[in-house]
Amino acid sequence: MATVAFDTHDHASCISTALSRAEAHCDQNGLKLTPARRRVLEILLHEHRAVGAYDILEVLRQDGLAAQPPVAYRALDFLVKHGFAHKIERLSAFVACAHPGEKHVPAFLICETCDHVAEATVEVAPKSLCDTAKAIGFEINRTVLEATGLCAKCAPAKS
Amino acid sequence: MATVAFDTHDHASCISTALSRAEAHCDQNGLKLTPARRRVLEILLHEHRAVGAYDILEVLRQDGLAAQPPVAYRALDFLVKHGFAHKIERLSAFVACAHPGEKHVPAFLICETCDHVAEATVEVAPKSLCDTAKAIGFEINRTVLEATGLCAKCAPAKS
DNA sequence: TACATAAGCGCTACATCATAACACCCATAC
DNA sequence: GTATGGGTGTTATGATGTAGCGCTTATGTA
Ligand SMILES: [Zn+2]
Ligand SMILES: [Zn+2]
Ligand SMILES: [Zn+2]
Ligand SMILES: [Zn+2]
Repeated sequence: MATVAFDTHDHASCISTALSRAEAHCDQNGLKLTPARRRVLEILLHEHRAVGAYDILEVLRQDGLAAQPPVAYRALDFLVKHGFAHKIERLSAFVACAHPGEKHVPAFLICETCDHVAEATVEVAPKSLCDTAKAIGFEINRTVLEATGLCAKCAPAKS
Repeated sequence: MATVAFDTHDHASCISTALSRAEAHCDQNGLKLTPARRRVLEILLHEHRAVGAYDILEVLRQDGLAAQPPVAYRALDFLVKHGFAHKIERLSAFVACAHPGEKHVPAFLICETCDHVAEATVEVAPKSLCDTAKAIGFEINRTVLEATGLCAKCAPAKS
């Protein structure tokens, strides 16, 4: 279950399961999965891919919902803050978390051609990084790993 | 914009050494370290922290040099492409490479308060990431690790 | 009930980051 | 010479992200 993005799978149930789990987690922790937040999560889940904030706005607009930038950014902030999504810094885009609820160092395999994103699990930050941090008195809060390259679909097309 | 250079090293020679090495590397590889590129590298070396493209432009402007955005971005593209600098995606900013010429996975410890950046060495991408990549046929080109937190100077102020 | 407080939302306006595209210069190569 | 290609200077524009205001709604308190 390390990754889902490049596999074939039952995507409809993959989405509904993730939504249910998010709802449950919010209920249990006094968080509000408002319609806007829920819809943005749904959009992210629909693609297993990095989606830009303005792409999300485009979808919301088609739904007839409010679609000014802060709408998307506020929902995304909520989702990222509570672990339902991650920001892919290299793409200035967002992706639904593949391991919500589990403590993990997010690690992404980002296809340079099609922007598909696979999320791998890395249990802890590499030792050499932690050693350096300790040596200089740096206190790590959050670690992200981003690898770029070519996915199985796109690699052949490049050769 | 205080200069937060390390107190613990000879920063002037740290800069000039890095510049000399960059010059030598360019000579040996048929690359042109033009005045603009050299000056931008110098600016990055001067701070041991992430510097935004528009901050660099501001310095160039004070030097009386051309200072439209493409000037900075083109120089930065060159420096990043040839390993003299890295882009810190989380900050949309740039930092001189601390290990030029050595093959390495760049790994950064980024202070959330003062933007100070320490570059650690990670020899290879974590095994679990490589395993996932192999399992799904993903071909990794480039891996970057960004850890955010508080540096030794800023951690006490937060507690 | 009445009221205070806080969170969320809709919106305008703006700030920040990055690139497209074109004209010009100049070195090297045929 | 003159074609080619890299680097530069410039204008204009695109893409990404935020501050802040007024409004509504949920929730706690008396
Ligand atoms: Zn799915
Ligand atoms: Zn791909
Ligand atoms: Zn130094
Ligand atoms: Zn700091």
